Amino acid sequence: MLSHTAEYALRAALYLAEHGQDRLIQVGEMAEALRIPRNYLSKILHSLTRHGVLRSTRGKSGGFRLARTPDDLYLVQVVGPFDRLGEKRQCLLGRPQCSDRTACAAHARWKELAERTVVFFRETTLAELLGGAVIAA
Amino acid sequence: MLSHTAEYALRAALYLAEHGQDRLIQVGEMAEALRIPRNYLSKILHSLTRHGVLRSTRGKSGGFRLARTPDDLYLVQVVGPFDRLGEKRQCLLGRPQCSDRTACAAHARWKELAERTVVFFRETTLAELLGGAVIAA
DNA sequence: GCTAAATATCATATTATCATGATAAAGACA
DNA sequence: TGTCTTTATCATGATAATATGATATTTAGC
Repeated sequence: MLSHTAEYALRAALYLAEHGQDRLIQVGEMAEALRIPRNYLSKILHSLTRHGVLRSTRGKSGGFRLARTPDDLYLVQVVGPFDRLGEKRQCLLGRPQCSDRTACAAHARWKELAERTVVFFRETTLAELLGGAVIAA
Repeated sequence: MLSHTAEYALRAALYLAEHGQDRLIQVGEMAEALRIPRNYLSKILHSLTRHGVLRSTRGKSGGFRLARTPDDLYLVQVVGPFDRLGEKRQCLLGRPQCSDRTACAAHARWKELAERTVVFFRETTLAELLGGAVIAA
C-alpha cells in the first residue's frame, strides 16, 4: 500500500507526535527507536521539513519537531510527498473507454473503493493514528 | 495500485477473454494490440500459464487461451502471482500493538478499507471487467 | 574563537522492477 | 525429414527505489 519511504515518513511523524511535544528530537534517536537507516531517515525528515510538515533546527541541541499539532496534520500531508495517493486511478485499468458514462460492470465498485481510500488519507489526522488504545467494537 | 507487471497480466487476460474465445492468440498480436513489450509480455503469459490461469500451445499455429471461462476467473488469480494483494496489512503501519483489541482510533476504518479491497480482487471476475458498457447509475 | 553536536548535502552502493535481445525447444505441415 | 512458426528460457541492460558512507554547514555553549 505505502512505499517504504512513505511508511518511514508516517512512523517518524507519529514518533514526533508522541515524543516531541516539548523537546526537539534528533535523527539518531528516531532512527534507533524506529529501526530506520539513519541517513535515509535524515533525507526523509529533511524532505518533510521542506514540505512544511516538520520544523528543523540545526546545530548543537538541534533536531526536529512537528510544524503543527497532531490533530492538525493529515496523513496525506505526510505521505503525499513520497507516494502519489491522490492520483490513484478511478478505473482499475486506466482505460479511456471505461469512464463514468460507459462503465464496465465492476467500475462503480472499484471507484468507490479508490475514492474512500483517498478520503481516508485526506481526512485522518496523526492524532487519530496515535493509538488512544480504544477497544474496537 | 497495481504494478506494471500485474496490470499487463490483467489486460492480457482481458484481451484473451474478449478475443480468444474460439482461437489461440499469439504473443505478437497481444503485444501490439496492448502496447506491451513483446518479450516482457511473453514472460508474463508464461508465468500465468504456470499458475493455471492460461493454457499455452507451442509450435506452429500455437498461442495462448484462458484456462477457464471469464466468469470463472477471479482478478486475484491473474494479479496475485505478481502483486501480493492478499498480504495487505490490516494495520496501516504494521504495528504489533495495533491489533483488533487495542486499536488506534483510525484502525477500524482502515481495516474495513483494506478488507474491502482484498474482497474486490477475490470476488470480481474477468467477465465483470469485460465492459458490458453498463451506464453507471 | 574553539569545539562538539546536529542537520544538510553529495556521492555511491545495493536491490528490485521493468525491459530487451538472443537462443533453445516444441510442434504443425509439406 | 526438413522447415517454419511459435512458446520457453537464458542472459543482459536500464531505471527507479532503497540504503550507506563521507563531507559540508550550522549553531550552542564553553
